[in-house]
Amino acid sequence: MGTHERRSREKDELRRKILDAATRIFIEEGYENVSMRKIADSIEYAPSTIYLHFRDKVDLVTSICIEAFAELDRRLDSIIGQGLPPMETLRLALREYIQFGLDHPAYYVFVFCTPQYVFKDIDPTSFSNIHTCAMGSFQRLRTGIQSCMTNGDMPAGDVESISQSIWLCVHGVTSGLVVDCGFPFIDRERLIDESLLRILKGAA
Amino acid sequence: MGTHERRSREKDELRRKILDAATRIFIEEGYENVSMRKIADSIEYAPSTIYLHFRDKVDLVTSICIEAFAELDRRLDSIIGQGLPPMETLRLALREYIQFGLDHPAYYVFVFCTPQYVFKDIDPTSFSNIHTCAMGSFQRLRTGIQSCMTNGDMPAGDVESISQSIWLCVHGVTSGLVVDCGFPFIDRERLIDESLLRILKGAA
Amino acid sequence: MGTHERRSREKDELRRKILDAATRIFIEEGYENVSMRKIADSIEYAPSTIYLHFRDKVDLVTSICIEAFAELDRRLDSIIGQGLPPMETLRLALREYIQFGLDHPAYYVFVFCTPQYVFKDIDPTSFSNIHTCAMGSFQRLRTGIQSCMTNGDMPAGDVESISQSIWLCVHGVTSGLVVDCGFPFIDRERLIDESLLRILKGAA
Amino acid sequence: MGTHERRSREKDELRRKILDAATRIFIEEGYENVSMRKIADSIEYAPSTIYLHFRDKVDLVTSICIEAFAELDRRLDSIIGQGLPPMETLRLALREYIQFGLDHPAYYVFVFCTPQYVFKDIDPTSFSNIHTCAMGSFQRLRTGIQSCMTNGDMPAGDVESISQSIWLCVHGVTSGLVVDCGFPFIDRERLIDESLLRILKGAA
DNA sequence: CATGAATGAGCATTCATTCAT
DNA sequence: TATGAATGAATGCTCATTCAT
Repeated sequence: MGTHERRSREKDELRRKILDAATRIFIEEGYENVSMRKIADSIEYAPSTIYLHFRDKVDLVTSICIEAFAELDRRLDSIIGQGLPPMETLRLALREYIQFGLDHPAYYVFVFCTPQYVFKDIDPTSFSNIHTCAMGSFQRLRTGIQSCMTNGDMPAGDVESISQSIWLCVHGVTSGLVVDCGFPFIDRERLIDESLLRILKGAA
Repeated sequence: MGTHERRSREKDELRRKILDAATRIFIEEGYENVSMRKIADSIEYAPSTIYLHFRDKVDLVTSICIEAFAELDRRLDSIIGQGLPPMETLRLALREYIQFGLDHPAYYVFVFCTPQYVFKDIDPTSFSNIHTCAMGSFQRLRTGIQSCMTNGDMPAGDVESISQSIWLCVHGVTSGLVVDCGFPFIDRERLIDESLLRILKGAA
Repeated sequence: MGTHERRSREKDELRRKILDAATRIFIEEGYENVSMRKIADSIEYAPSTIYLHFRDKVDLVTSICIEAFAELDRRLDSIIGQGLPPMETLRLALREYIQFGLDHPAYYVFVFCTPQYVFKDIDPTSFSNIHTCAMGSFQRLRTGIQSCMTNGDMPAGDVESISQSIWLCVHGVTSGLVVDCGFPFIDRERLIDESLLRILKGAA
Repeated sequence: MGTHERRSREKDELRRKILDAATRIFIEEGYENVSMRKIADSIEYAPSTIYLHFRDKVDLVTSICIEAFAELDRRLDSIIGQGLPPMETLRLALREYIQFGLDHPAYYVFVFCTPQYVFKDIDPTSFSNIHTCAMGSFQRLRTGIQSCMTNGDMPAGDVESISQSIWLCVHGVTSGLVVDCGFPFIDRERLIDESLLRILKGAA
């Protein structure tokens, strides 16, 4: 029946609306300022309505993050799929990673810059989903580095150690710029590019 | 005069007490779990008393951070003062920076990993103080790199760009480990050392 | 016609299903923890469906209680029907009454230990039904006592007064044990038996 | 200082006011309908103010009950202190116990007729205070019965068993009348007196 | 007949802050 | 200087119920 379909579509639309509203608040005011009431108010629904679509606040935020990671992976895969030389692919992918953080500061901060104690009263299984996603993204980095080694662009070595080093450095660039703690950075585009070159040089 | 002095001293002592208590909670439970009442209870004063010494919660936390930076600078200066070769000094100083973050995760996260919007309703002058301190620490990095160049350990180049790159990377190592977002890092000591070597190699 | 009958039967069956599910929750978790959603979830229907079969929560609970009383009456009648001597019948019936309470604490508490104000916004006719049932059970007690008098086991007297006294005492034993307010009772079996003997002795 | 005293007095008065308001709601609407907001509204204070005087809802309700029991004990002691013959003292005390229940139905129901699961998420130590009080009252019953035995008014026997039996019966009279489940009791005064006589006869 | 969507009122509790004293 | 009393706004969440379909 058309009725059934329309209902289902409307339900999806409201879920989307909630997600978007939450994301906006999340981005503008940070995790600790996302409240069910604020979300509800901003979409002009009753707070309890949100609970028809998300088990609880964590479920909601988790869903946002999972979506964010899916996008990150999509972006990375799109670059990986271009069949460029390994080193070039790696560089572009890392650049894209940084860009993703700059495009979605709230997601990035939430997932990578939020200390554990903020989530102290949260059921840990809720996070395993997020971590699973994060590991998927990291796996792409590992693979890329392995390719560079295989291709002779990097000396053979401990893939895990190098991957983690590189991720930490790239994460530093991303989070440093995202958080923007008031530091007078030089031109960001240039800073990113030069930092990336140095990071890759350090690994080679 | 004696009366006046004693009063002033007592006032300072209470301020100190508040700072210490707040710092302890801050470190143990993180910024979002520092409550004025908790602080007051722990020093057995009334919550309102705190307001006689600090304008508000942020002023209090800001003061803590400024002290934290002072310690960071003390640690760095202690290494710089040893008169070791420039590269060795640089490496040790960066290692000390990371250690400082690991030793004081709450400070580190608060100062370097907390996005601006958390402080949205905060008087901006409070922050300029923190930034002034942060710039002091960063200046030490700049100087160290300049020394390496002068000494021929690093090719001449844009000191500012290299300094910022290095800081971002070292910050990545520090914040990545401090925040501990559930990632299965390899042995941390090793990861830190190898990362540092790669970072320095990338800059050379 | 067959259609009509089947529908009617199906309707009854769902009503039955709701009642059973509600009863289970009622018994396991008590009146205040029975929620329409819990019931609906447990039978895999929508909450709103329940309202097609019961006016509201109280109507539902009332129906449960009426069924409970029917069981109590069945139990009592089974004993009465054994044709034992009047006093023995009376004693066994009172024992059975207590057992009923212990077996169905939620029913018992709900019907006999719940003060009126809990039901403040409830249509009074719902209760008259329960009371009608309760009076049916009580009538069996009256009859039993009358039999004892007729048989010379008890001195003639005001049947109503004695019946009410006995019920109050037996109710005390039942509710005291059912509610279990933390009191360190002696062995319950013994306490019940000895209490019953004393109650009957007091009436004789 | 007068200031200090006045403040202290005012604090006590507000505590009293909260207690009274809560008690009124408690009596009129039952435990499950006592809410911090309702109490606050009824005395025209902010809900949070209540927390300056009571740790939480349980602490508040517990305080009410403890006060109630203190009154029960006062009443019992006043009778015991009259130096009447043991049996007469016992009868009057039991009569007073019943009267206490009738005078304070909410307390009585809360303490003696509320099943455990209502308090399922409550720290059990909070209740130990109430139980301690309740045991104090019960001890008076034990002592009274012992006196009757010593005085030859009752045959020697298991004091504990008899005490518990008597309490259960008297509790039945009290709770039966207090809860008032719609039963058409005969004249209550008479019912109480005759029941008491039968209870005592049954124990003798 | 049954449902899915939505609501509005309600809950206990915590917090930073103010202010008269 | 320090305090105690009080507040108002906020938090996540649950519930019985309604109603258009």
